[in-house]
This record gives sequence, structure tokens and C-alpha cells, in this order.
Amino acid sequence: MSSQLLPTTTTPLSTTTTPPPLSPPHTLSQRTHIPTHVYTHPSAILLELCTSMKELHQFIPPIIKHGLYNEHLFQTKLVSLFSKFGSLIEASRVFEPVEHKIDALYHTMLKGYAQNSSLDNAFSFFSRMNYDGVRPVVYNFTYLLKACGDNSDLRKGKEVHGQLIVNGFESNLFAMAGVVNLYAKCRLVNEAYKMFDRMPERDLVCWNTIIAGYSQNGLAKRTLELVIRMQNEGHRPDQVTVVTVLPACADIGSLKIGKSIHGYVVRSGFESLVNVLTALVDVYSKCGCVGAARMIFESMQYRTVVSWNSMMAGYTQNGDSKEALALFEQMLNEGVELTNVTIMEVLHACADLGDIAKGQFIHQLVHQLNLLYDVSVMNSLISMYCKCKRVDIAAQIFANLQGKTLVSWNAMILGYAQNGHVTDALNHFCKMHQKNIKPDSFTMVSVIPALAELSVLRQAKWIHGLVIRTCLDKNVFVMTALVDMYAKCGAVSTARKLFDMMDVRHVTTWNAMIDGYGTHGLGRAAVELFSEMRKGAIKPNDITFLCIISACSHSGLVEEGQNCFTLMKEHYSIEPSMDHYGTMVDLLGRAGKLNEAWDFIQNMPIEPAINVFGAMLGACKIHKNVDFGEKAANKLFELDPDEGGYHVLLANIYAKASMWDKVAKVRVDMERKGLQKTPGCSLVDLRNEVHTFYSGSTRHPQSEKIYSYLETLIDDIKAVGYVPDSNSIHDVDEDVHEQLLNSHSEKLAIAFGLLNTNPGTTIHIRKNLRVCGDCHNATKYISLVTGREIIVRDMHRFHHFKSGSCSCGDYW
DNA sequence: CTAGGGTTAG
Repeated sequence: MSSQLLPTTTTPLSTTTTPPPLSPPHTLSQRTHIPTHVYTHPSAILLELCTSMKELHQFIPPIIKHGLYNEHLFQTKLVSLFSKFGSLIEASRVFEPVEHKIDALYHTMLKGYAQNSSLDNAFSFFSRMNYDGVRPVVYNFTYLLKACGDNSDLRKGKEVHGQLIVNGFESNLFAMAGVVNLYAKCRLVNEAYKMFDRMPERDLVCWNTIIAGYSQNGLAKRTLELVIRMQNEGHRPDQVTVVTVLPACADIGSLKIGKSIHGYVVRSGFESLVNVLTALVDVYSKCGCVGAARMIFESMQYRTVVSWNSMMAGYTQNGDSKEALALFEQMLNEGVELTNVTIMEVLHACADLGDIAKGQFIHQLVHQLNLLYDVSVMNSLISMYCKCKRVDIAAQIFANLQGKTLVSWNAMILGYAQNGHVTDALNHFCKMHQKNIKPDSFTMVSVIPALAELSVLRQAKWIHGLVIRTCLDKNVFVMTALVDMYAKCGAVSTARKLFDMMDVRHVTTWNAMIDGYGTHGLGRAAVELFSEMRKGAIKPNDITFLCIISACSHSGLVEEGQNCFTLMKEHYSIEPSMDHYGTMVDLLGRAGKLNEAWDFIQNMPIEPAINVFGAMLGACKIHKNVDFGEKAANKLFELDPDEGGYHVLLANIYAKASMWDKVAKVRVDMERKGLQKTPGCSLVDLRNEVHTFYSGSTRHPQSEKIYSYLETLIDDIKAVGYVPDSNSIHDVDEDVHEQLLNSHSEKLAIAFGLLNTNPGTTIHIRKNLRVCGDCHNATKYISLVTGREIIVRDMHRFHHFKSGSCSCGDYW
């Protein structure tokens, strides 16, 4: 087949594709180095044009035929080409048999090892060179340094650094630029700077190297400072500088700097360079201007896969994952060669949209593209499955994953935590701990909310200790999570202490603290903190208003709550969301202003949703209002026919009004629809163990003891005035074996807690539903007769029972 | 052989 004039293979001899404008014509400068006597030989020209392994193999027979195979320059060229195409085996097959190896042959072979093999191979070849008496030249060191940098191998890198000093290259510009780069790539940017600083002369490339070091290590401000210094010292930033600085600018999200660099790009005539434009797409996206990013993207004459990836990332980062997927489709249609980053981006978009079907399609693509061993891609798959609520599949991938990284563990922990598998999240965290993998801020921010959910103060303190030991106690995200956790564990004053200690606070930090006060019924404190916040630099957001209005609601501060609602709309121009409306109805309704609440609903500018009527129904239960209760309930049955809870609420309202026929009707209705009430359950933490109690259950080992103690306890509180609430219907769907009031889960949990702790100890209870009226009343008396403080966290808020009264002021 | 710097990501 070699007699063909034109090969039928897909890799033609001539390169007909137009190279992208950025790629400089390297080949030209390479040719100038070829000695003329070789260059004039036809085989040499062919070798120069060789673009693939296949072509190379075709050219070898004529070279051998012409007896050129034994010429040093041909041997060297062959070694170079075999290395370039990735076959070190063939390169060394040429190299080894050569009897009198010239230095250049060694140098070329070393370059091959450094660029296409393991570091170990490169180093052992370098030792052999020494052994064979070949004097090293500067670029031996630069190649080795580059390889060490790429592998972040500081130990070997330092060795090379030492050797180049021994060989007298320590003031060589190229060698030292390589050293600077090495330290920067090994994340020792300060060390890199020291080397840079010591250099007697520094050219543009050296500046670019150190600037890249800062940029790639996330030190955006330093990066920008250095660019200014470099200009002051008379260096004009080139396209490499621009492409290096733009990510730093993206990191700090500075549109202003981004735009000024864009201006520089235009003035300098860089505006047709793919890399520069791609970096601009990234900057504009990260500064929230996807539109501008897209315009640049559209204007690009050539795009690399990185351009596409950046544009996709731009959309996902700006919350438009649909558009990201559309771009991906376009990539497939246009036959763009996908990379691992493409896949990661697309998975991110699928995760955002909860589109598991698309996600699974991408999973197949991962197989086809042979990316199963790319840990980053696999991490993205784990995250995607978790976001699509398939933690089981994610766990499977995690279990089979080779070379798990911290990110893999984090993705899994977050996945468990966000899907309500709190215990799994914690177990996973402990496993990671046992394997001596050091957690980072992401790990903590995933685990801490899981502990907040568990609401066990002992574990809260444990993780707090761990945060300190891992030096993460200056991280805003972690600290904010801790503030929230302490509040959710009932330790609101500890939360405040941490809050006060923080140097930097985000809006979420303030929100967590305000919400903490709110759920503890400390509305006044919430209002005070909110006004303090308004004096500072951090602007309240929509969530802040949700927290503050709800705090007012829990404390009966109707007027304050209404003022906040007005303030939000008028002063902060925040459009109220459905949640805000719901909270407002709660505020009015809880306070007994049922007519106002109903009017408020009627005047809403948007169609009220479930949460709004839910708040109304809850208020009707508190204030025993059948009329509004029925109205709200009917709306709810329309909007959410499958939720049993609303039926129960309505039944309770009827029961309070002794409308037993209606109660029965609701019960029949529920049975017909097959609806069930969530079983009540309370948790107590005792000596490293969490004890769970279900209403009426006798499964606990201490069950007998608990029930008999509860009996005497009930007698004791009756003696001081407790009257059981015979009207309080707790479970409508219960059959004839109606449980007694005093077998409610919270009473069991309290009795257990009292029995197993020393006098004076505060008891923490966590309940999945709201506390029922009778239990609330009984707990007040229990706190009185036992002299204990009892803190109950229910679905919505905290109740601190002490000396016969509750922090909620019977208002919940 | 003829050296050193650059864009996307969980």
C-alpha cells in the first residue's frame, strides 16, 4: 500500500487544517536548526513533516535503505520523534544499540523521558547519563524541573535545584525560571518568590512565571499587585500575562478590573487570540455577566474545547443550567472533542436540574470516553447522583472508586447530609477520620449541619473541638455552620459567643444568628441583632427577612414583623417570595388576627401556595377557629391532596370544637385516600447514645421502668394543678387501641431523661412533629416539680421549660 | 537536542 500517491488514512501527510491564530509557527524556528546537509536530504524533509507515528513508521524503511540510519543526526531525530509520539520503547530501541552515542542523543532521550514517562524513569536515565560521563547542559535541568513541577514532586525538584547549582547554572535565566515555576507548582509560592527576588535579571517570562504562581495558588490580590510592579519596572504584559491574570480577576469577581483588562486586550491587538478570549469568557461569567461572556464566545472565530467548557461553566455558575445543557448538545452536534472538564460541567448542570436521565446518559459517556479512572469525573458523578437523590448509586460509585480524594469523601458526606441520611453522613465522616484523611472546610460545612439536625449538644462540642484542632476556626463558612448548629442544639448563647468572636461575617452568619434567636422565642434579641446588622456593611437579603419576620411571629411581635415586611419591599427593594407571604400569614394568624391574615391572603399579588394556607390552618388550630380552618384546609386538600398532616390539623380543630361527626368524616376521608399521619417520635441523647421513643411504644429496654415512673410523675403534677387535656386528639388514624395521652413520645423521652440523669441536669429532647398541647402543659408542670430545665426542639422551634413555664409563653 | 511562563473543574 506504500505505493499510494495519497494515503487513504485519516492522517494525511499535508496538514490542511488552518491552525488557530494563537499557535505560533514553531516549525519554522525548528527547521532553522537543521544542518543543511541533512536538510537537503529528502528523508530529512519527510521526517520534519512527520505528524504521526504511522507516518514515522512509513519513513523508516527508506531511511534504512539509504544507509542514513547510522548517522547521529538521524538517530537523534528518530529518538525525538518516537518520544514525541509517546513511544519511549521505540525511542530506546533506537537509542540503546548506538555504539558511539553523542551527547545530543542523550539529551534528546532525557527530554523524552522527562516529557513522556514517569519521573522515576527520567531520573534514573539522568543518573545513567552522569555514569556514562555525559556533561549535563542547562536544558537537561529545565526539562527535569518542568517534570517535577507538573508532578508537584517537591523532593525531586529540590534535588534538581541542588544539582543545577553544583553545575553552575544558578544564575541562568532559564534554569531559575524553571526553579521559580517548580516551587510555585508545589504550592510554595513564597519560596518561589524568594527565588524570583534573588534573580539578578528578570525578563517577561520570569514575571509571568511568578505571576502565574500567585494566580494559580488563589492569591488574586498579590497577582494583580505584581502585574502593576512588572509594568512599573518597564515590562509590557503580553498575552500570556493576560491569560494568567484573568483567572485571578475572575476569582475575586471584579468586573471593573476584568473590563480594564479587556480594554488592554483590544488595545494590544490580542482580541483574536483564542486563549485570551476564552479567559475573558470565564471572567465575565464569574462576574455575573453571562450575556457579555456569550457575546465574546459568539464572536470567536476559533474555539477550543476550553472555550466551550468555560461557557458552559458560565451558565451553571449563573444558575442557567438549561442553557449549559443546550451548549453541550451543540458541542456534540459540532463534533467538539470532549474532555473530562466538559463531562464534569455537564454533570454539574444535570445535578442542578435534578435531571437524572441526562445524568445517566453522561454516565454512559464516561464509560465510552474511558474516564472511569478520572477521579475528578467520578467525584462529579457522585455529586450528580446525590443531587438527584440517588445516594445509593453514589455510594456504590464511591465504594468502587480507586484513588479516592478528599473531594470524593466530601461529595459523599454532603450527599448523605442533604438527603436526610444524617447518621450515614456522620459514620462516613468518622470513617474518613479513621483513615487519617484530614478534613477541610468543605467537609466541615457538610458535617456540621448534619449534627445540627441531630441536635446533640455533646456532638456539637466535639465537632467544635475538631474545627479548632484542624485550624478551621477562622473560616467564615465553617464558623457560620457552627453558629447555626449551636442554635439548633439549644445553646443559643454559645452561638452568640461564637458569633461575637468572628472577625468576618457573611450575610448567612447574621441570618443564622437571627434565626437562632427566632426559633428560641427570643424575638426581641432577634430584632435587636437585626438593627445592629442594618448599621453595618452587610446588607440583609431575602433570607434575613424570612428569619426576622418569623422571629417576630414566634414572639408575637406583630407590628415589628409588619414593619420588616414593609422595609424589605420599600427600602431594600426585595420582592417578597411565597415564603415571605407564608411567614406573614403566620405572624398575623399566630397572634389571633385571623381576619387580617385571611385578608392578607386575598390581597396577595401572586397565587398563594401550600405554605400560605398551611400557616393559616396552623393559626386556626391555635385559635380554635373552625370557619377559617375549613376554608384553609379545603384549599390545602386541593393543592396537596396527599399530605395527611393537614387532615390531622383540621380534625384537631373539629375536636376542640367537639364536632365529632366532622372529626369522623375527616378520618374516613383519610382512610379512603390512604393517608397516614407521620408517627410522633422523640430523641434523647444520653451518654454517647441517642435513644429514640415512638408514641405508645414499649420497645425500649427500660420501657417498664419508664412507664411506671411516668405514672407517679403524672400523679405528682396533677397534685400541683395539671389537668389532662381530654380533648386533645393526637392521632386521628389510631384504631380502638387508642393510646393514652401519657404515652406520647415526648413524655416517654422526658421520663427516660429524668430517670437516667443526675438531679439538676438539663434535659434536651428533639421531636419530629410539633409538641402537642397536653405534652406542652405537662412538661411545664414536670419542670416545676422536678426542678429540671427541659429543652424541647420541635419541628419549628425551641421550648425551654423551666420552673413551670415555657420560653414560648404558650405561644407556638 | 536548542531550554523557562498561560485559559476551563469537584
